[in-house]
Amino acid sequence: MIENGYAATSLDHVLRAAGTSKGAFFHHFDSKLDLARALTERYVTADIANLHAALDATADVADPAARVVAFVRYFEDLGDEIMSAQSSCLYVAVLTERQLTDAGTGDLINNAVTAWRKEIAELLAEASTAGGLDLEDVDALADHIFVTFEGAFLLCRSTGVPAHMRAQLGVLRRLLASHLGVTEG
Amino acid sequence: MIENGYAATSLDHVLRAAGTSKGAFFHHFDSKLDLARALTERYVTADIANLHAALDATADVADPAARVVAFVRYFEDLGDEIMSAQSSCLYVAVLTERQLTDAGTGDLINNAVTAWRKEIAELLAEASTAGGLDLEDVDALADHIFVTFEGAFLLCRSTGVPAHMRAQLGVLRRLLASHLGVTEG
DNA sequence: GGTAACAGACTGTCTGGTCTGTTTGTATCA
DNA sequence: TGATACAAACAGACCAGACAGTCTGTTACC
Repeated sequence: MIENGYAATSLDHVLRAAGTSKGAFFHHFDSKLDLARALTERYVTADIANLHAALDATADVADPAARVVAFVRYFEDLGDEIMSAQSSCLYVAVLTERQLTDAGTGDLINNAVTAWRKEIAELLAEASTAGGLDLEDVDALADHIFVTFEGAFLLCRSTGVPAHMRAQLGVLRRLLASHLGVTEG
Repeated sequence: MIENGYAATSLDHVLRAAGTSKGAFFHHFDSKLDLARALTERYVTADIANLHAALDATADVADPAARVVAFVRYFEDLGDEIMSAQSSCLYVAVLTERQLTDAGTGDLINNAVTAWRKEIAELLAEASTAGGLDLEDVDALADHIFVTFEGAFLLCRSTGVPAHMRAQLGVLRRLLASHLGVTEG
């Protein structure tokens, strides 16, 4: 589904690839839409786990501004690995089709968006008060990390060059470092 | 197609909405894929026209770094208008389905990506030498504008809040202003 | 013996695409 | 000017295949 989108992915094809049957599938799922919901749910869970893994990995960075930069660098270092594991993001496929977004999967993705925003905005708000910065809209700034991820997925898909993911996360890191006044060692 | 994706948009539905017939359609197009190509081509042309419109509108800004910031502000001011005209981007829909990307539409989109990159990277390179900045990778930095657009489209779609487009372009502008050392009046 | 898990033939509907026939615009004649 | 010829533009019935979902029967397990 990440490769071809939801509508263009037929159940017959999925079942053949999975080596199972219609009977087995409809025993566990109500419909194809139900599968999309389940896949999205699993994907969102993994996504939020990644968020927390990155937060944990940067927990030792005391300064909140520096931690945000380190947070982005964490994913930058994972960029190539991410792109070799998946050619795009399930969110792109799901958000493309209104029928899916309207059928509940949109809300699931929004959970992920909100989780990222909340955690990062918290750090940014801390950095803002501690560092005397005027960040205007910490929520929007926090959202820009999600935005960069999704945009980079599309750039990679368009150009066929997976390295763009790492490059874009690098750009984001440098932009944030300038904006937050962080000098990296 | 922007709303529902390519595969989920049936010809019958398109023709009903257009008030025309199968005969008329297949007189002008070889196939449904041919329509996607034509739509993408038209969309890319409009996109590149927007790029040049923004360049023209900021032609009076002499300093290249300040011009890049003004360039982003131009689109920021258009943000709400963009989102009221379209709920997402055709690029998202096309890049989601591998069959489309492989059938030539991917190359068309790449033309747009390359056009944006070329024009903005040129300004950034100028800003880099004139301002004594080390921008590391001007191509990647230039790409980040495209990335922000596409990512913001997905964020808007996920949250259902069109205002995110303007907000994200605002974030991008402030990030770039910090990074390029531009102080806005 | 009973139920959850599975297999796969089957069905009604929808899909992209074809085909035959009709309309419409237009160039060419008297 | 008006009749004729002809091709481009269009309409919609039609078709074969693909699709999601159903149903009947079988296996595996407790």
